[in-house]
Amino acid sequence: MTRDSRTHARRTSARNAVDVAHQRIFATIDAIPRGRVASYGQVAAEAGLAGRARWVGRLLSRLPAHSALPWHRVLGAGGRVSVGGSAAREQRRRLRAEGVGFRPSGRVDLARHAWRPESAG
DNA sequence: CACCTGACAGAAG
DNA sequence: TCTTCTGCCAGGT
Repeated sequence: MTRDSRTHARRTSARNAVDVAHQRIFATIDAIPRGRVASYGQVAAEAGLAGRARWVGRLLSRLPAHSALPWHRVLGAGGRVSVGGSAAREQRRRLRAEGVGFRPSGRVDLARHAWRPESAG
């Protein structure tokens, strides 16, 4: 094995590890039921990536325009819509369409809509 | 390596 | 309750 091929192998396995992490994040978001919401941090933790909330946000920010992923069910801490512009309107529209209520503050009512995977269940 | 940026989160004021 | 500051992590330049 040449030095270059080892370097390539190392980079490739690192990339695969990242891909696996991404898949876990996507799978977690896919698992959020209709009418429920989760925070970036919660998604990261569920995916086994505690402390990497920003990574989740980064991933969603790069999502293709017509992705089937229910990205709108992911919110900032405390139920805050964490995007701006048209994306924010689209997120609120989609959430309302599935029965998610907003408080006067503009935040989602987490007491009613927070996703609680496996909890009490 | 230094420095910046961001779909975050929590603490402070 | 809202704004600002800090800590954080991954990527980009």
